[in-house]
Amino acid sequence: MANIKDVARMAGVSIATVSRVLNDHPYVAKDKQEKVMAVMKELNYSVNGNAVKLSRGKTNTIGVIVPYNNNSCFDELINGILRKAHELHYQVLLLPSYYENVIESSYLTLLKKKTIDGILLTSHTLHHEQIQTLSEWGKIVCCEACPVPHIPSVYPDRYAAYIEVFNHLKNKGYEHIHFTSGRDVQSSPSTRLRIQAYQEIISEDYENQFFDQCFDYQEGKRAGEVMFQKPIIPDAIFTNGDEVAAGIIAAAQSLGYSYPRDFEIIGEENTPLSEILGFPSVNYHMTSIGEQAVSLLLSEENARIPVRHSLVIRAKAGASAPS
Amino acid sequence: MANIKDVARMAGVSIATVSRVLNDHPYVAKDKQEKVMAVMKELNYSVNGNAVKLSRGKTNTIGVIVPYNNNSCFDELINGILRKAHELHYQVLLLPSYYENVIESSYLTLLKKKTIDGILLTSHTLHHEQIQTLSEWGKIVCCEACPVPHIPSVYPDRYAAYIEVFNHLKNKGYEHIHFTSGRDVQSSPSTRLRIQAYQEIISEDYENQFFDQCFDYQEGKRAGEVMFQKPIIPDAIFTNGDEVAAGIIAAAQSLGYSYPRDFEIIGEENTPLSEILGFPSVNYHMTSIGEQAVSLLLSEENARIPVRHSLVIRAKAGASAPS
DNA sequence: GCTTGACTTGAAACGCATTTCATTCTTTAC
DNA sequence: GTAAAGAATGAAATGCGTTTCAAGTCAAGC
Repeated sequence: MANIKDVARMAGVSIATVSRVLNDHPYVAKDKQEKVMAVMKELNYSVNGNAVKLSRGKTNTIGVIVPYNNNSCFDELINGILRKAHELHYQVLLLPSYYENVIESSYLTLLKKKTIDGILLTSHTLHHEQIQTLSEWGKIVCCEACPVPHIPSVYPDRYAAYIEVFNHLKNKGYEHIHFTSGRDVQSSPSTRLRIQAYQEIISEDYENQFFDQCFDYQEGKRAGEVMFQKPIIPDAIFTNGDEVAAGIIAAAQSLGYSYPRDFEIIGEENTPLSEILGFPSVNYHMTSIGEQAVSLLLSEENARIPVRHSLVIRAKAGASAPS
Repeated sequence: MANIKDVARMAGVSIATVSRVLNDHPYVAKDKQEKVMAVMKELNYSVNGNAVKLSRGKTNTIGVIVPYNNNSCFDELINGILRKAHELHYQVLLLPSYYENVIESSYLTLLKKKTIDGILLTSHTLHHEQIQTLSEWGKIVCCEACPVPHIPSVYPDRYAAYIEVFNHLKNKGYEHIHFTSGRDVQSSPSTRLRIQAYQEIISEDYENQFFDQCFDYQEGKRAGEVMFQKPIIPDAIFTNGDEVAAGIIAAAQSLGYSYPRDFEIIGEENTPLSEILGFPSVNYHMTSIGEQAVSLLLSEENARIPVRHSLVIRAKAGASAPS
């Protein structure tokens, strides 16, 4: 295929001039510019993007490390990232980690290899020191709260959300408030925050009101079956995710209880599911977080930006299926 | 930063030898290999990925063009793509088109620029001739049925699914079968197939049983409100998506009908929503399609592979919310 | 003892565009 | 009219590996 040399030769100019035409440099005589463009068309020429990247030392590509791509929360985040990146003329490499340490760190070396200009890190398992070390090779922005000071981040202010939810439930007069989480207290900072907020607002003693390992509908259902067979059943539940909430509602129904007659429930992520089943949900504005994270990644700044949630309360009406 | 030249000099060998060490070439003396590796570690050396790509003329990256990233169907597809790509040591560039022609074709030129090795095309608006033209520059695989013969594809056999669904409903004795779609008959091949299947199995006359422009819950609700206020209400509905089905169920409930007491409904994509509300759904196995599409893209073959769906019937039990 | 094949190694060509520096030619300004 | 500023252009250096080709070493086979 034709390269810049061929174009230069055929147009009777130097490769520097062709390069100027390619990059809209102002100092090119009009006739030469036209000649060069004509030759490029004739030869069906196209720049070699890899040569450009090598030469410029810049790829206009950012990497996004996600554990999986099947979670509505990441969906929104990635949508925001894609939009902003597109706006700023960057492309997005999607890097699934499957929560594997080896894979995650291999992605961070892409910075060293100069294959990407920066990395957006979402949920991860890498230790912060490792991230810190690897961040010498390029900018890394976290999309979660990050305990290490030097790493810039844009993150949902989860603690504030938890506090608000528990306050909301308390003020509404609920007395038996339960809550759920996904990963256990050891491995998940957000689980720790949940417990902390519960203790702050509701009660020091949380263990009997708490269920971890809830990741989807089925696990929500199992948790619900336990909750609604206790001597004292919950009158309000704060779940980590709308699917889990749906599972709990289903379990409650199969045990003769009904939402919202017998209890309140609040989900997370504000997916269509909470709209459909008509329960409140916390919206963390992940799209906005994605957009801001890209902006931060491509800027010179080093900020840590908490993003405010909103609690979406809805008129209770929706689809239903029989128990 | 150190480059291959520096390493070669410090190790007292030629750059060819360093390159051999980098690529595990067998013909390198053990002592030199060790020396080179030691120097690489000392200099904290890393290959420049862009130089490698330029030199090899290969990027080990594929592009995936999607309209958006907020659809469970694309989620699954992309998950399959990511998994297979990772397995084959390829990376995935996520290219959102927003259904814009200009953006789509700009992505196809990435092949010409040699920035990616191949493209996976999902739902798109480009004309097939354009795709054909641009496919001269690299392999393109469609993840949808593609009417142009020369473009390889891996796609859900939608027509077969539609036929099965309508047959299923007919055999169950339903007499007033309605169906919905998203994009209108002009712009969507799958809408045309839906109608064709309806006409084949149920009745030539479809217009009063058909609703297009149904994309999400709210639009499903609106369609449902129309359906369930007709003189003859449907006793079975085949929707294009679980969210739409949920909207119809909600509308029916608000009009005094109840699922499954008064009607059957079948969704598409087999999302958690259909599981939760307990209605059947068509599973197109998008994850598998994604995996196969990557395999095909990276192979020498040029096949067109229809993938068989499955109709997921479930015990009707799930969550519900009040009307 | 000589041929043959396997192993090692380096020089140099190749992939391709960007960018700096020097140079030449025009203008503009005073 | 001449100096200074601006415009236009090319040579050459730069970014960095991969790969081919030629040449040399060494051991095994006959």
